[in-house]
Amino acid sequence: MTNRNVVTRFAPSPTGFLHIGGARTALFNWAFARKHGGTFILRIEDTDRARSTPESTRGIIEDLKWLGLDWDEGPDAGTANPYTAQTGHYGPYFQSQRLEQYRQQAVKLMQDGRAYKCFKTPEELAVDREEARQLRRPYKYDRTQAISLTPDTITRYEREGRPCVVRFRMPDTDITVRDSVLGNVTVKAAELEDFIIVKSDGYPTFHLANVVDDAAMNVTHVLRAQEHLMNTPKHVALQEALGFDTPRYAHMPLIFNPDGSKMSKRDKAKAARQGAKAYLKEHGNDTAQLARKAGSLGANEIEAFVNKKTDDTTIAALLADALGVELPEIDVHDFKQSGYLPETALNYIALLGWSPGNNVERFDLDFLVEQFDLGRIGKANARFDRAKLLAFNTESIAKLPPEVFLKHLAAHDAEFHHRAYLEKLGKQNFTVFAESYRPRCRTLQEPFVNGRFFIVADDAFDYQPDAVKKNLQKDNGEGFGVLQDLRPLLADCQPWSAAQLEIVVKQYAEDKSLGLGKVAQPLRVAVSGSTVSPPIYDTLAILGQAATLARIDRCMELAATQPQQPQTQGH
RNA sequence: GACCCCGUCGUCUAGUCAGGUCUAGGACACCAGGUUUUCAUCCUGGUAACACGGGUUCGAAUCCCGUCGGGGUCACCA
Repeated sequence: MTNRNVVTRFAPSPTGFLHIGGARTALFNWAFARKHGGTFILRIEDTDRARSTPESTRGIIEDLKWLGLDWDEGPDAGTANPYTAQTGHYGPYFQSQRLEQYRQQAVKLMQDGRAYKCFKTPEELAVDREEARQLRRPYKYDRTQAISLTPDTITRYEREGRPCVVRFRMPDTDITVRDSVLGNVTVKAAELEDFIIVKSDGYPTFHLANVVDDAAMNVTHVLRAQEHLMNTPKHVALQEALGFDTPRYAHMPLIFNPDGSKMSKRDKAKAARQGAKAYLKEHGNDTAQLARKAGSLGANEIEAFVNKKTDDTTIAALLADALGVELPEIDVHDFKQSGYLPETALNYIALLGWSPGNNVERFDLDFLVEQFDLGRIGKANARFDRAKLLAFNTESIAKLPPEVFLKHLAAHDAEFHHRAYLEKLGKQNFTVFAESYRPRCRTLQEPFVNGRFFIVADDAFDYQPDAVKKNLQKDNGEGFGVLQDLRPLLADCQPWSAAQLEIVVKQYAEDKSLGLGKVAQPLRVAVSGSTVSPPIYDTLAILGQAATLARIDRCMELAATQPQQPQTQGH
């Protein structure tokens, strides 16, 4: 491609975590810029004073970094204070720091007769809308009153302190958006209304700030979600009035839940609420009991949450944690926590609305950059399929070199488990732990969930009744017998290594003419409480000799305290 | 409701722009076998789609029209 001046941007509003849809928008803008050797900008659109937070800004930066997306201009990625440390010639990159620019452009538009002040309050507007609704007529803002205000009246209103907004005067012409994905989209003049460009608090709206910044930062291509399509005619009109070039737009299809609903933070609240309700129903609506279970939550907080008074994600997370409910992943951070590899997650979401063709679907970022093309972005909305993401992740993890997997796993342990596994197991055994799970885990989280028994005290895990019944008590306690036989052999095992354990256990199985399953399963249940663990030799090796013997002893007590039911044998 | 966008297996998609090579390909899921000490893998096979109706054409998944269906927008949010 010959265009060496490509400039794209990702312009999130810092009102929450980075959403998975936002991640795709960032990815495509990044890929397009990289493909053309252009510039990728991160711009923070914090013009919503009530909802924007510095924490959110930091979170978004962290998430983008984790995904491996870098930007050429914007807040610095590694800084403690992104508000002051920024890079690029066209900054600052926080809209809250660019208010003077928007003010100047708004003044210019008013001087040119392309914008005007409007003193209608939100309440008055709501009344107008309601009236139109009652009459079953489409509502459209009527500029007549506002533009007939005399300068004297306006001055008087302002002296009285009456709040006002600035509205852009839409031209009386149809507007066609040239879109690289959708083609030409024309909206009739009658469908367009004068929209607000400066709020009564003096802050610009998204429309003004977005258009002014895109021009100021020389943005050439705007890749954004299709939900913005109806905003674009407004932006095109604004650009015309301001004398700006219109960037090339490309509106991408939306991403939905498997059931077709919108992927939103509320899904998490919904799932947690469902879990909480089920628990309360089972426990006589005892909110206090649930509060105790959930630790740092108050009963009134839980009540408010269950009664849909709030969708607070922190409450949702705490409840889910206490109840063992899995929350759907919505934000980038959720996918990180669930143990997906960043490049794999990116690979998967790239496929939601884009495809390289040729039956290729597994690729890395280099390939994406090389192949990325606006013409291959689809038009139809996509549903997010976690099963497929999981399949991708499984494949990716299986291909990871041991040392890379170890690094990933250690990072996950550090971020989500307070290094509990590394500290309890020790560096040596943590490596064995990682290697034993590497070929059999689908996410980075699974080893920590399935392998929790490795780090708890020898008497602090439960024996699953079904597992005990099937592998220990069955056939007159055959499993217990195996444990009894093995106990001294293991006590003598030297050295305590997976290799040596394999020799000992296999020899025993052979001597007794037992299938390996008949030996491994009782052991597995004895040391882990369940029927699932890494290969039994690795499991015992990681656990260590002392813990293994202690757990076998504890398990044998089970045989004594829970005598098997009398069984009628065949003979 | 108005306006706008979209419509290929259950899901993501290839093929559509330049109609024939498509009795529609791949992946995930699912089903059936097989391998495996558990789990997770892995291997083999299978089920499964051009929303519907007209039109244009020798020929339509591909072009046109309509219907139906889905989605987006209609804020002093972005």
